[in-house]
Amino acid sequence: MSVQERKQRERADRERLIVAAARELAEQQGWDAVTTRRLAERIEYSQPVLYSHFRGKREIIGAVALEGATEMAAALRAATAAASTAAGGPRARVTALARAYLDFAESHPAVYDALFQLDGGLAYAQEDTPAPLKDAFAALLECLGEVAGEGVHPEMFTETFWAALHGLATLSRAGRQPREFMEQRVELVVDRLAAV
Amino acid sequence: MSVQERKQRERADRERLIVAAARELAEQQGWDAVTTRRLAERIEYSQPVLYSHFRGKREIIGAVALEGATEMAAALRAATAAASTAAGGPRARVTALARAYLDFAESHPAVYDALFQLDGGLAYAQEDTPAPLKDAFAALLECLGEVAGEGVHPEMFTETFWAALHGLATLSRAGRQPREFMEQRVELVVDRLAAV
DNA sequence: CTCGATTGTCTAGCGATGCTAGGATCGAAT
DNA sequence: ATTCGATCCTAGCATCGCTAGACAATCGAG
Repeated sequence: MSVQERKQRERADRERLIVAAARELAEQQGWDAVTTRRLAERIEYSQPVLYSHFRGKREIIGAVALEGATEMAAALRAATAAASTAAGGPRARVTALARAYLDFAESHPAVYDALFQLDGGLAYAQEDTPAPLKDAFAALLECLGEVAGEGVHPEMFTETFWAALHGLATLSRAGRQPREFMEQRVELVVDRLAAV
Repeated sequence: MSVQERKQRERADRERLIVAAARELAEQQGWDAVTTRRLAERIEYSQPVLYSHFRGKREIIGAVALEGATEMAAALRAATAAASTAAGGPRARVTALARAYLDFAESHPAVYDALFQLDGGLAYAQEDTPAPLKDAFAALLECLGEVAGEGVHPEMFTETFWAALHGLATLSRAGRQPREFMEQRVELVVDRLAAV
């Protein structure tokens, strides 16, 4: 049985290699540059190998998205935790969360696109939503739930706050809003939306 | 000179035809279905004709975006005006604006994509930004400027409010947020963000 | 009215895309 | 040693955005 196990392990390794290569290529040159041919070349296999792991390019995007969701959740939790121990109130935590979210979007644009801009074939906001996505939302909810305000549904509040952050992230990154007032916009969102 | 004028008129007509066909095709089957071949077939000309009017597909998207910006500005102004005459205060006007914005995004997804999701090669938030885009932002500003609150820069406030709407529009349309609480999210954004 | 020149349009084709069929090759099991 | 199944690659398909070059229609000068 050891032979089969080795093969499975090698297969899993190669799958991770594909996802890592796709992500790296996307971060370097954008998702448009992630073609199946280039990707195959980077992993030093032929094109059809990709299709023995994934249905197609869309599923590769989805895999990068799932990986990214886990990292984003960790980044958000780390930021809020740091703001908590730094003797900040809920207000400081929410600010830290917002900044961490926007920083992540800014510094990992390809991952952010895979998550929220492109179609990775993933289910969002449903029962069959993959765990990493649910967890990323949970990370938002953990911090934002406590500032939803009286009688305001925490999930709904989190969705709204998230939408505001998403709008800021995408519009500024696409050059549709000037970057210079970004910090003020973030503060405005936190000040007004959060009930503190 | 009449002959040249006629030719110019026909050329302008055909350009409008291209833009209209692109928009129609995009609304019907999404922008992915808008290929230069299909577009050429719809206008009953060959492919290269498109390139005598536009540099490429990107510019066609840009043209649809500009057309859409004018319509969006009109829709937003109509909504706020209606809310004004209906004896509503600033609060009612802002709510009407938000609903009109989201309605537009929902009912003209292809135009909304051309404006804010795809690359139409247009300059945003700059001096050389095309007038229709500036005007659409102005339509937002006219309504939102009066609820920015004390000491808050109206433009910056408008950008922030717009980002929130954009986030709601895109996330719900991509199925990343459930549609059922949409109305509550809009009210939350209006209630909290606007200083009334 | 005739005849180059210009303008306008089309056919055909280029390189690249995502994806797949079919053959070759390699290793495990008999 | 030989079969047989899994694994992988070469080659190719249809389609994409875009363009070169041929062809026809139109215009202005003689």
